[in-house]
Amino acid sequence: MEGPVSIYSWPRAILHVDADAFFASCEQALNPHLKGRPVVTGKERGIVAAASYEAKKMGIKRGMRIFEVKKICPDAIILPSDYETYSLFSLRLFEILRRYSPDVEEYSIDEAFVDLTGLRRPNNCSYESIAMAIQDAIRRELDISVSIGLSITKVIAKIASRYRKPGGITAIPGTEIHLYLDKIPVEDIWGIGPNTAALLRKFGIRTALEFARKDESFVNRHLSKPYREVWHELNGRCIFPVNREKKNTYHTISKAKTFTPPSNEHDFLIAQLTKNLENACIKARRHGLLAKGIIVFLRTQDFKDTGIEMRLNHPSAYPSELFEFIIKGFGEIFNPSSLYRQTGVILTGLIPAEKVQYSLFDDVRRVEKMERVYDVVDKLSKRFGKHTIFLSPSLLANIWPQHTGDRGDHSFRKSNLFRGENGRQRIGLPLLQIRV
DNA sequence: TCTGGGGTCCTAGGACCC
DNA sequence: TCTGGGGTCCTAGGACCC
Repeated sequence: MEGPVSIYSWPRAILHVDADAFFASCEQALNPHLKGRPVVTGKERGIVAAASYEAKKMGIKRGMRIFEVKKICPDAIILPSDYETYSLFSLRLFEILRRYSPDVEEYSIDEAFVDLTGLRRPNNCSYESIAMAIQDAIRRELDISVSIGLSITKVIAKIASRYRKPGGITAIPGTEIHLYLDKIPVEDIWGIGPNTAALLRKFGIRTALEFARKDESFVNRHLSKPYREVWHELNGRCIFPVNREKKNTYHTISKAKTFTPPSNEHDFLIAQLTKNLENACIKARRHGLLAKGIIVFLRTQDFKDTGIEMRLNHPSAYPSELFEFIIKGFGEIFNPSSLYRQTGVILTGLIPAEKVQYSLFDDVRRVEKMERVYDVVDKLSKRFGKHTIFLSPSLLANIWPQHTGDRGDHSFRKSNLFRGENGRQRIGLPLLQIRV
């Protein structure tokens, strides 16, 4: 690693490494003949999850419908997202970063922060050269292009990495921050969303620089803690540390599903919620977690959410125990005169199953039975597919797992009742029979 | 941004307790 | 019974992120 010696002072040197069109790039790396061609992932959901730069040039964006992609770009290659594979790329990417500094924050599947502070002397080169070496290693070893930002706080490093995308490196020393902030609209700042941007605009603040230049009394008067912190970061004061702890558990697990057309049919909505519950519980059990609470929510046609949180009698990740909360919660929040487009379930207060303490009043035998039942359910699902066994109230959602989307009719044919998507026999256990 | 799915953190306000 | 003042915990809801 050699390069020009930096003339700037770096109170902290923080990198933001951001992979370019990550999912699409992984596909192109695995499949060289996809290179140079418009590649899109997200086929399974019907929505673009990632678009290669070739596809972006044709006007394809994240969140766009797949059928629109076909219209504007008939030779686009449309692939389902393969998260397992992308996660492997991600792991390798983080490994490479850790060769340069132990302070690596795995921010998301395709982004990381790296704290390089103090590493230029031992390496006898500038921070910029370290960034170049990192970018080079990732390109060589993974065939993936990343954009890198280098600055003295995370918020500004984020701005820097976006500055020359794809494949760029941008260093913003403390003395030059204002030159960059001048060109950034407030809503493009990490941590400032549409609501806060609208508020700031009311005060005539349009750019990141105008925001940074506001005095502290204004900021304290009008903004809450998260935005005050962003303001400090924009002014070069490092508030957000690079957090090297790996995230290995969840505080909440949620499952939600949108369906069209919107519905106010009681049984249909209960079926959706029950399936949400089953999916959330499957994920919780896979991570060895039990929930202490549950939230049931509905989203109306005009995007209004209502929900209710309930505390469980004892920690659980078992749909047959939790089903009663679906019924109870639904009863509280359902308004038959509204049409709903989405249902969802959130498991809250998650704790590792082995840490659960049972009180004298808990029926430990019953808990153990439940564990055994779901142990078998999970094994069967592993062998025969998800939802091989399900609670009968979710039947309506299991007959047409994807009826959401194109079917206008919620009725179903009786002959299909006990058949899975591929004609396999399915068992719809009545709710009370799953209890052993 | 005419809107899919899965997360995190913060705040205001009420209940309850000295 | 009315009166202070202050702390903690919980809940509902908002806002933001990828």
